[in-house]
Amino acid sequence: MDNTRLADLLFPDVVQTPEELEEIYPARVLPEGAKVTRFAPSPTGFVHFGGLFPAMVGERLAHQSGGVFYLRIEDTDAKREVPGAAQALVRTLARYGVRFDEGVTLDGERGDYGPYKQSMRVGIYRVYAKFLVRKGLAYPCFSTEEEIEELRRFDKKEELKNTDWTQAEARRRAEQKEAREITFEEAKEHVEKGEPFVLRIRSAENSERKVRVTDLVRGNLELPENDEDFVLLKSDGVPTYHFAHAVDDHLMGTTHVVRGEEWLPSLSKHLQLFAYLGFKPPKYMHIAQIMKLDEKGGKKKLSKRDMGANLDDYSRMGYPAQSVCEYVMTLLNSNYEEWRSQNPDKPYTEFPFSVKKMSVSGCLFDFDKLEDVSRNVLSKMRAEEVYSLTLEWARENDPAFGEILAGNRDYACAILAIGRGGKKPRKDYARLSEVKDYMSFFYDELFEFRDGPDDRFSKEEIRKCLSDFLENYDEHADSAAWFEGVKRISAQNCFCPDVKVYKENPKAYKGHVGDVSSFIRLALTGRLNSPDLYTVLQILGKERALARVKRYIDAL
RNA sequence: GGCCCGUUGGUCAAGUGGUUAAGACACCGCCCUUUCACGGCAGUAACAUGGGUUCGAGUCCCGUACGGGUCACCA
Repeated sequence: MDNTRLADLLFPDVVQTPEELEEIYPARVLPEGAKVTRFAPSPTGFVHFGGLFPAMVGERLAHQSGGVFYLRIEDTDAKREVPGAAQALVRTLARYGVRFDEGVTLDGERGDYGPYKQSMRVGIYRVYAKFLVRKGLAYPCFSTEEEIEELRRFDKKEELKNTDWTQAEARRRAEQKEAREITFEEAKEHVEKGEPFVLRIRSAENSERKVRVTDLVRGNLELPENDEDFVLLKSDGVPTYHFAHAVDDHLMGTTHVVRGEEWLPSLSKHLQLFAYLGFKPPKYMHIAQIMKLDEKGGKKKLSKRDMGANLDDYSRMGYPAQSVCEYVMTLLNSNYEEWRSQNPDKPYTEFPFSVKKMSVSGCLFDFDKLEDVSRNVLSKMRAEEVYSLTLEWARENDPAFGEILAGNRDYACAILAIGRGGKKPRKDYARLSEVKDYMSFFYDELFEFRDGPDDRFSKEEIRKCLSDFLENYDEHADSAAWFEGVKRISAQNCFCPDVKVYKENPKAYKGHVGDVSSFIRLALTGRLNSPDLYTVLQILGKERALARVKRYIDAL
């Protein structure tokens, strides 16, 4: 049989058979309904924000069903690989709580279906490559230089004219037709000369026929059958995405393939491959991509160089990983927010994630929404949590502030505890990078006068009020008594102790108790706005507080 | 250009033939309040478009427009 001879010619070193591989990688034994999913990035740089979507979906689907979620590194393109990217990727994902059961980890690999790096699996792909050649479903293509040169035109990203498209298509078909008629003798000649080749699939050659698939998020699809003899093995012997996907996901027992919708157009290729290889195809879900607004107001795919594309940017900007995950969940499942409002304190992993609730169309990234979500997430944390997150952030991005925080943990936690814990917690910041600004006035080394006094009041009036405040200061007074004291001082100085009364007849007073409070506030915090003054006073402590007021009086 | 996918307020969206077309973010106003931050109440604002089918269409069908994706020895 010619095909067998061709297979041996092309892959003389391959002795294993697909059957033997099936034995090495038997079907997984899992409970009914358990899903096996994977995250399969290529190590070409940072983790893309959009990459978090399929990662979280895969993780949820697997772990919610008692299945397996694994990490596979798709490093089949040596040219694009960035050293260390895989490690960084694992680290970043870990920070976002994406937990893998199997696959590549920081120290080696875990799991029985490895290797989980595609570059380590070349031997496996070649077994199936040989199988396909023997079946007459794949053939070698000893391509010429000019062919590659012509393909390069697509790389230039020029707007291709209609005629270009048709020409390119016609040429492709002609070349394909010629290439697939290669005889054993011709192949042998090339091989003996040591020429490299790519292995191409022998496609169905009939795009009139339709294949039906059900995509779990997009429903029933009807795609033209693949008629393109796409490359299975590149000339360096490494598989393309398509081939590796079919082989790996079959061997690794993936039940659900979760990936971005940019893969939808090549789905028919994959279906064809699974059929040729005799594999049962997995279930697919192609999820919508995240978009951004371009200058003209149109939607655009969030691309690599965009602000917010790199997941690590969010850490740098000070968004806690938890906030980002929370935001992603709201985009992933439309009923998530409702669930959240009913279950304010549960981890998102308890949310019954549903594929049916996934959106089909790509959504616009909304920083306002992220801010709001993050504000809520942060407001629900305990002070100690916020402290350690802020400290972690500061050590990376603002070491001086980190020093200050680390200098007195209890003090910092007391500050962060202000207005925290009740049903209606304060929401002063959405990002860890805002915390410094929020709490800076508590530290002498960060203190600054940000606001000036209202010019309705004379320095003399302010000084008088503050002097009275100093004289009457009672460190043992409780909150109510303390404010009574402020009211008294107000009355003594012609400031109405009751705002309502003041408003009825403003002319009768210099101002009201709120104005007097603002004098104290300014002296204490350097600003016109702050959390509850009594609490601030408690945390600052008598000594520091009084010193500030004195200094302020002197400065006036 | 071919193929594929999509289109409900500014954004995310609920909605599966009969609704006053939810809700969240943003915006605006008011209330609460010694400032701020919360919280409460109200408001502005949407079914891309044209044809069908039907007693009745945001929901079903067809066309059009618009948006997105894809067409590599990249994933």
